[in-house]
Amino acid sequence: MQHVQTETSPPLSARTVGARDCAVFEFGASRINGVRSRFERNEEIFGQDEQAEHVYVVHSGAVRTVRYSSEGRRQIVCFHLPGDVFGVEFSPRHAFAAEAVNDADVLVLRRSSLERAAAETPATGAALLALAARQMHEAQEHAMMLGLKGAGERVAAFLTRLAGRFADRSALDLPMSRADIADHLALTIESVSRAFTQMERDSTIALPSARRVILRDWRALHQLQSA
Amino acid sequence: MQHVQTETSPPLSARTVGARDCAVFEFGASRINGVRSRFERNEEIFGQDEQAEHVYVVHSGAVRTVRYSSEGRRQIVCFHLPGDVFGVEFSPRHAFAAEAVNDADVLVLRRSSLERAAAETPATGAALLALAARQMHEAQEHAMMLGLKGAGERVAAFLTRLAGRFADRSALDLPMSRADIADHLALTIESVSRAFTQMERDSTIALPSARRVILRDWRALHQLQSA
DNA sequence: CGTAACTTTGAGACGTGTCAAATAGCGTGG
DNA sequence: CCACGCTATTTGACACGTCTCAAAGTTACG
Repeated sequence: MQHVQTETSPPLSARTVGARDCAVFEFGASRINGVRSRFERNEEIFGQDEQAEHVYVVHSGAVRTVRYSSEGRRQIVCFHLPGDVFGVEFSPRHAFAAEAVNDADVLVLRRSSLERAAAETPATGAALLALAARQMHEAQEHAMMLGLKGAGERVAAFLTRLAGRFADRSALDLPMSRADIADHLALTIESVSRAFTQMERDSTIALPSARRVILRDWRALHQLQSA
Repeated sequence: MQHVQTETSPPLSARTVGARDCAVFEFGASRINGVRSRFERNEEIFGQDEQAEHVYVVHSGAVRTVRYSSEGRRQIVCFHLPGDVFGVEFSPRHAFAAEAVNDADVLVLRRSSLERAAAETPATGAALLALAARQMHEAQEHAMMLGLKGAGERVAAFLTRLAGRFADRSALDLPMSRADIADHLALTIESVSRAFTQMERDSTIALPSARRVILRDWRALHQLQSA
């Protein structure tokens, strides 16, 4: 339902900003103008408690939204892949920070543009509401997972959800490090690594390299999740 | 900002439904008509995946919103105290169930009434948005707590938040059982009990009875939370 | 006053975190 | 193109915390 579409450079209008391209985001029934911006690995896209003046769409790469506890430990709220909208807030400020996991192209929209489109076009308003509903649901699923599941089950659930995002369900390339996964699942790097190793031993997955995962036994993966 | 106000029975209009009273809920800048309904301890107010046709306000007592995992374990998403709105959804169906913790009086509003008021009155729409933002924020705080904190810290944080809801910050009467607290904090009953006992040993709190908590050392309580 | 539900306490098992070290992968510069 | 060094990942041994199971104690209510 969401689709990012980079405009082919019109030869007559010289863009004034070197590294930035204009682009259009199709959301609901509206087309919203934005600016394409590149962020390098680990670069901050917006900070926690910053004024939420923009809304973002991942064009390529991956983005993480992250919160830091008072003691400095971090929790990764969510990973965002191409096509995902992030940074949408109900309040005037961002509740968390966003950082590029890898080098990433991000479409930056004015928040007011999106809100105006949502107010003017019912279908767009509905899409925005649906987006909020999904976010809410995911936040609660996440809390439930952290409370109810063990290390192995969390990792299995994580892989399953991630694989569901891609066309090829038999293999996936993880954009993020073990540390990122650990902070998302509220585990240590070691526990995540051990979970991967265990699944490889059980022939549930194969690991040609650390970041590449072959999903060999989909059934076992699903069984693990709900353990 | 929210206030429940039971209408004094107008002598001329006979209410047709015996056990139910009409009442008005002041929300944002609107006054919304609803029906006051009583639920007894552990009674279901609405079920998971049920059509979300109503919105609810706690008048007296306490309510829990709850989800069940595929294996039957339950997680209490949130406790709702007098004045709290619950059951507000973005999607057509309820993402969780709601049950009365104790005997509780609940004000039941038509969802459409609230949505109409929000659409017509900007201040009310803003209030609804603020409500959604708070819910979102709390869901994420909760996930963060489950991921980052130990048993003692979770219980301390729980007590602190609960105490903050009442006028008297030096003592509180827990409306819910240890089992409810455990399922909210993703712990076992025993772990919750041990955390209480430990805090009593440290003179952080006193427990005249299982449900009554005297907060003796507010500073220690805050320190515990962030451990 | 008795019974059922709730709470507390104890002992031991299990799982994850911690610390330390070995290994693999990757980009950089010679 | 290879060697180097840095970072990421894996593995192991052990400590610590929470869960499990069992039983005693308490409270509320008929």
